Amino acid sequence: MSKGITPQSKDYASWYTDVVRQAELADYGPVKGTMVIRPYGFQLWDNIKESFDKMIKATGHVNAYFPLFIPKSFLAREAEHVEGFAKECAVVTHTRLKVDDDHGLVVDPESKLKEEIIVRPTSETVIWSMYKKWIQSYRDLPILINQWANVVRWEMRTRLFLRTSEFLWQEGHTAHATAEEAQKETLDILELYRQLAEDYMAIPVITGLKTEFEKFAGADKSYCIEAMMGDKRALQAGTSHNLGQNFSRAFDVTFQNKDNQEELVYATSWGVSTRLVGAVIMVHGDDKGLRLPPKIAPHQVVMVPIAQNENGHLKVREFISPVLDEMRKGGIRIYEDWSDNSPGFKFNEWEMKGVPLRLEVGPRDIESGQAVLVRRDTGEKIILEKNMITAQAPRLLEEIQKGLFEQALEFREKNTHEVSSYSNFRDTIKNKGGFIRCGWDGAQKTEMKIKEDTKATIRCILNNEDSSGMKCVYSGNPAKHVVIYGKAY
RNA sequence: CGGGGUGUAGCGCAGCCCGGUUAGCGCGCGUCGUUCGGGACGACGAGGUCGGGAGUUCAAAUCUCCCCACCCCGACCA
Repeated sequence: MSKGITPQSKDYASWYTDVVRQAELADYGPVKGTMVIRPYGFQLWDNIKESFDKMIKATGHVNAYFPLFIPKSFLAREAEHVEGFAKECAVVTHTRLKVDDDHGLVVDPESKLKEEIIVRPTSETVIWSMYKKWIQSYRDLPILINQWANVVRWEMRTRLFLRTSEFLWQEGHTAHATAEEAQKETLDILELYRQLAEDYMAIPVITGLKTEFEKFAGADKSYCIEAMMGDKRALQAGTSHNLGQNFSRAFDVTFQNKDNQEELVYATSWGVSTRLVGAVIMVHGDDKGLRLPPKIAPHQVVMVPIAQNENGHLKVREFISPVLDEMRKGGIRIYEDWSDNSPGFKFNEWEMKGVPLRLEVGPRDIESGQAVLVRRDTGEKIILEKNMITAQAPRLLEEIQKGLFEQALEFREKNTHEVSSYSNFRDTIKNKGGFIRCGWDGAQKTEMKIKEDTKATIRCILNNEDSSGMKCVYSGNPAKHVVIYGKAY
């Protein structure tokens, strides 16, 4: 058991907070609900970000930046959209402060804005106001823009990385000439999200469609990737929306097609946020702390010298430096911990921080021309001849990457249940938790009733799953869709 | 916004009932020395508007009142 980390089995929420803080991923900001992402946490986010940035650039997308401030009136243009976000917008009403003799620093009432400005909760509205200027002809399409930005959603109850008032994300906003093309874009991005989650973050995800109730405000259709956390709850890890013509209609964005006819533009938007960091923590973490997938880990290998004195340090350095240099040339990210802490302290520290591989080098190793590698995922100790390390380390990192994915997948499968009746459904949600895969009649009434009864929601409608012959778990009517139910974050 | 609680060193707390030395303890931090293969030890040391304001009193961390902040539990969300 790690010092200062509440065991998962005792209190999962405390475990999560302990890990985030002790591993120095993040800290609370001075304003309630805000978060400081510390360097170690930011490197993790940066690696995720870089991975995805390469993926979208390879598929023809480009980055741009739109302003943080949005005229209040923009939000109101799209009815569903305003409904979805109005309750959580930060509003700028004044532009300056002044020093008051009695009350100190106060808002200067003279500086009140004629039109209030909102801080973006998402950027559809500003972006489409600009697209109106940029799009005239089908020759201007498609526009495939992404931005990396911060957004603000004033949340009541917040949790580090999972739900904070301000968070970092990417938001892609594309404009297309046809509905088919927009739909293809929506699904292509969903596939990129699946790859990001599974191939880089080692998080198995279920892809599917959101119900009308759960979808993004302003979208025709929302697709998502959903993952199961270590406490068997569901986390929406990314969403890709087909916005249809909702925003082009709201902002009057039309183009002339090849037949010289005016048409409304088709839109998509899609995003993943720093919430992904929360997912990595909760999918892979254990009672010792983080377990990071090598592909996104800030340090893939940590070298811990074991030495009595200055001279001992020198010997370790002399012995292992050529090996480390070779490994670095091979593209491995290595951290050398020469700090004054004891080796035992360092072992625990770096395990808490989730470094996939530890390389121990001490006098006994130097004498016998070898070193010890320890896997974070399994705890296995591997003694290798010095000249084997460079070749073996990348192979071990790959194994760890694969192993973490497989463990998470196995966990999800073990906790995904089939049920025979609604009472069985309720019992399963209450006592076992996890996901339930079952039929749904497609009625919102059913969805709401189940939510009221059990707090479980439809995480997604499975694409391409045949529901013929299946019955709705609640109503007994023929099922329209196969869905995944679960309690969500 | 409704119910419950907490503010004392960087962090976690004791002291408060029953006012009275120089406000303590653990962790952490600094210097020095010994250590170092699973969270080392010793010596010395730094660090406080006791959340803020007013009141009672010879005397307030302690009693009274007001204010402020934060945390936990119930209706939204990536």
